Amino acid sequence: MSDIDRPSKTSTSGSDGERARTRLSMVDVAAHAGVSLGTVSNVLNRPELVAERTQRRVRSSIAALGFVPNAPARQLRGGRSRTVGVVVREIGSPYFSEILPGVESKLAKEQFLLMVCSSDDSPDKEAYYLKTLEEHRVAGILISPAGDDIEHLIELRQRGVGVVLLDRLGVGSQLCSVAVNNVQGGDLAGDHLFSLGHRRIGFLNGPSTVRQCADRREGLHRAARRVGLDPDEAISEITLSVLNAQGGETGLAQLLDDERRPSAIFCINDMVAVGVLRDLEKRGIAAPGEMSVVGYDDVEFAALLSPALTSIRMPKQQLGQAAAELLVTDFRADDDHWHQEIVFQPELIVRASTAPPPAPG
Amino acid sequence: MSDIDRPSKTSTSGSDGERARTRLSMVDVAAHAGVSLGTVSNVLNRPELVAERTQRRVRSSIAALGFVPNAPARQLRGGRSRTVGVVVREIGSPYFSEILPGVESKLAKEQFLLMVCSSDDSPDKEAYYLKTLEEHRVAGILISPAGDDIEHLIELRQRGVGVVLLDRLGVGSQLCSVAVNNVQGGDLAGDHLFSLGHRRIGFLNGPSTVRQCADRREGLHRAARRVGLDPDEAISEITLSVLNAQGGETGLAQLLDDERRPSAIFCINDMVAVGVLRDLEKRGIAAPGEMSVVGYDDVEFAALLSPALTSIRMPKQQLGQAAAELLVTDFRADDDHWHQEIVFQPELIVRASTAPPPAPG
DNA sequence: AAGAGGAATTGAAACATTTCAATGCCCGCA
DNA sequence: TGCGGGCATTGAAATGTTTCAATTCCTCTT
Repeated sequence: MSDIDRPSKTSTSGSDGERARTRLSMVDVAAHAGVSLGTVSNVLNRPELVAERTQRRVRSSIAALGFVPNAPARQLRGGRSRTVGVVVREIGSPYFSEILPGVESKLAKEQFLLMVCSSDDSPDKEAYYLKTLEEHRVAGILISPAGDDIEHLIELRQRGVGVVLLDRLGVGSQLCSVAVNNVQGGDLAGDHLFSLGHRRIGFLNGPSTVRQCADRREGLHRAARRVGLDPDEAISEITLSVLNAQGGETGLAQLLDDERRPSAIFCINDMVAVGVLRDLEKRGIAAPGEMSVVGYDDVEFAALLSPALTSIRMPKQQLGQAAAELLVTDFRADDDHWHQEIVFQPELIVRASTAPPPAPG
Repeated sequence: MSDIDRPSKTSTSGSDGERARTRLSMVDVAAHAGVSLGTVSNVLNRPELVAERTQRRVRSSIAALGFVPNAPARQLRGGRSRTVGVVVREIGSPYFSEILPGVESKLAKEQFLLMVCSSDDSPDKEAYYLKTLEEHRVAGILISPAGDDIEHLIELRQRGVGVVLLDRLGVGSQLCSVAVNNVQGGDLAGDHLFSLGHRRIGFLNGPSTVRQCADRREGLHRAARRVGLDPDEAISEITLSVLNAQGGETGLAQLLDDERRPSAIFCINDMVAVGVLRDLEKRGIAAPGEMSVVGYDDVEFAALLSPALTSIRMPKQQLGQAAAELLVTDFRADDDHWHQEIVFQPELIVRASTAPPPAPG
């Protein structure tokens, strides 16, 4: 037994300020097992090259010493990395929290670790995270971009980082992407409301620098024009800076102050709709009697609101999974790789929060 | 059905299989700028040691070449790491998605990258993730443990990894922890229902190997005993394997089949309660008229369910933030560091889903 | 004119791995 | 007895940083 007395301070009974100074390395394992460094590495990475007997010896040394491999060193020499970055726009939103499980389950199977970043819709924070992820040499990045410009993502990919866009089409098929047709989503919502007879619609939108927001507006306008309305007349749009319940309440206040109050509101996501519903109730305005409300995303609890929320459903689980799969193929791809654009179609889910407008009077 | 415009496989015109083979290193930058390797490092890490003029030269070389530092190499040599692991029990649950923002915002400020892992309540998966995180030499780990045994976490900390328990007390103050008093939470729920006059309560609990579940049960039993009831008589507990809406529906079915149907149901979390409410409505059972329902966590939409859900509120934002702060001090701690246990008290939020039981008859 | 003091820069070691050419060893076969 | 051929193992180079002692080059003092 060639035991090694490392310079590791053994902990004193009481206080525990002690930390192992220098971790064990494969050299220590090799010494303990009486083999060379290379053999230890082989046991770990290409066991088929090592004799049974030797393997057992090495493995038991690893266990005895409590050796833990050093992933950064491994990555430095080996080049490859088992981490991927996921950059979402708002980590706390139910939308992303319904997408993440699909991503996680797929990538966990492939033995990848997820670095989750929240850009909070700030291009600066996004840029910072992208830089940091690149420094960490992640194998790939799954991103729902904050700004409209994705040039920097294309460059990123050219530098060897796998990139898959979430919720956004890769222009000119330069990048893989998984998205839901947002124009169609806006159209569905608008079509539903106009068919019910509404002629003036409030639209609580996010900043139109965010592509999803711009697309949904386009769909909404398209629906308006189809029934012969002038979008600029029929739709009063309010740009929210925060896309949550709080934002919904703020937006509603503005719409109600409008000289020509709308009879229906289309909200950019379900959380905003939650704020609107909550505030309508507080103000004693009946929904959908006096005011119809449509949400977006159809998050899990939309069906359980009071009134149950009409919303645009996104196939979130599939979205996450498809994105993760694409990412894996993206950086597996050595040579023959086509950029894929997977587009899911959204679906209108009609519930109790929408009805025809009150009789004109 | 949401259709998928499947593999719209647009091929790339020019082969872009090209990837940078070998990344640039600081050596290249040094050569380009006509200085030594050490100087480049100094520019990056201790600029105060480098003359203005030289700094400018080096920085412009970095920009010109598009050099991106290699974090793994940096970590290998420097020892320190700017990553922390967050191991939650279910990444998709609204509970965690309301806690994560607090964690993220605090740690982003400290320039840490988050590796988010979902144990899915499986001790095996948890163990796998912990091993991987340790290999990656994360500075610390924030964890809501899946199993009851936390011995392995104490060992982890002794090996130099910062550990903070989320939602769980660190036994004998061996570990820092941030938690909510779950016994108290169970007590509050039980007390509320018994005070309303209920005498038989269904309890849709998670596996009692999960500490939170065991604690809440204890609180519930305590409340029962306080009003002179035998817990085993008054409470029919059902153990759910999945703690979401689906689980709630399954559990409800079992409770209704019971020969002695309860008049109220206490759910281990709000998602389970959502399932119960949804299914009660489907079955035409009035809530709270025929069946009262209490949730747990008071997630953001609980107030907007129909009926609005009575629930136990956890200070989630603070929980996340406090945990992140503790984690930072934990691995900053060189010597003088006391293990802290921060315990928040839950709060009963009474809404429309609870009422006295129907008149006996 | 010589030397001290200080700022800026350099060179080399160290970090923990992987990889691969080279070596050693044993066995069977001629 | 000698030799070719596998299999198992080894040794050393390479990966991209940080750190720190050593060196160079100034300027200021005496």
